[in-house]
Amino acid sequence: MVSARITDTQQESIYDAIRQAGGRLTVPMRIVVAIVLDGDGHPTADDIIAEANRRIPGIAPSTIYRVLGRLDELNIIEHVHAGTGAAFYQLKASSHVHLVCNECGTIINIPEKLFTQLSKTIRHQYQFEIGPRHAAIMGRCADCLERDSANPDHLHANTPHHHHAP
Amino acid sequence: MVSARITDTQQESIYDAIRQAGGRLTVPMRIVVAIVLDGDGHPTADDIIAEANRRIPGIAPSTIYRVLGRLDELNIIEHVHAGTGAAFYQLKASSHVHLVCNECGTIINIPEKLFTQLSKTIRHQYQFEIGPRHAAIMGRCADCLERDSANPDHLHANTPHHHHAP
DNA sequence: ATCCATAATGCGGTACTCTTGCAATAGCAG
DNA sequence: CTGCTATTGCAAGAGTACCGCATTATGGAT
Repeated sequence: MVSARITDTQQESIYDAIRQAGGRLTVPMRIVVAIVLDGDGHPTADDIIAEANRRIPGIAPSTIYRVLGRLDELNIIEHVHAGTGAAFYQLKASSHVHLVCNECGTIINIPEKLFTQLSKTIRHQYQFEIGPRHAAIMGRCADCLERDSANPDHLHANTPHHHHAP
Repeated sequence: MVSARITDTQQESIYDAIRQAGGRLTVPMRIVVAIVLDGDGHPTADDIIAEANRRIPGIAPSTIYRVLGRLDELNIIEHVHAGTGAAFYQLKASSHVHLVCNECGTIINIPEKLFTQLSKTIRHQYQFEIGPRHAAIMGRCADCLERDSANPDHLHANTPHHHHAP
């Protein structure tokens, strides 16, 4: 545990933001905030649903989706699409760009800084403001590259396997 | 029409590739190949299903999905994920990277060349080979940027509206 | 401490996208 | 033409996400 102090502070400011927006600190809301705060992985909605019900059984999936939607609107969390399959969620505060392997689903975090040059080019040439955090950059990780070059059958960039790290 | 000659040549080499892989030139297969060959847009599977049935009624959706899957395996077409919603398909030969607006779904084609520097950096620093064609780069187009700055309510990067251009 | 307006829940159902099992059909090589 | 088998159509199902509605419970006001 890095620091319960910092997490608590974050939690408090998140609670404040919710209240100031007219929101209520319901049980599902508190649980979801806690999960995304102390989660070290990249939980999908299903992951969060499962973990929430592990902590307090009886929470409806639709409730989690709605809580996530509210947190998303409040710019507290954001969701990231990774090809086929479920989006995953994370704190906007600890935001970064994701590389996701098409084959094994491994997720690598990279700083958004790497995109400054590309962003500028695209902005000037196409009047388009990229938001590379909202969709992962797909590709192939080192392990899968190695495995594929050893057995280069058919490297289709399809249907990535699902990952899990809640 | 740019050139029926070139399209026919492409069609023949696609047919050859299918036959050489042990595949058969069925009616649905011919239709789907024709659609992706003379389509100028970015059709989703649903778009292709609709267009195929416009040309010859009675083709099952699952058949189209399977045909698309076979063409994908043969590296003739590829599908591109764009955040939430359906993937869209295109000829691998005319492949490029896509920018997709989170708000209006507008698709902009950009050359993959723009990614060479970023690809190199990521390959060296993270041993990860990005394939930016398999997932669109999300963001905001000029029109939506303008509209949003005029009315900067809540710019959530959520649930893009569906696009259509079959 | 209690009240109460309304934000939010749980439930069931729905929409969308894509996949699969299976019996029947139809390419295509010989 | 014939026969092997790739492929089809149909129906059902899986995965992800959303919605309407009656009911509950949060939090500010009393």
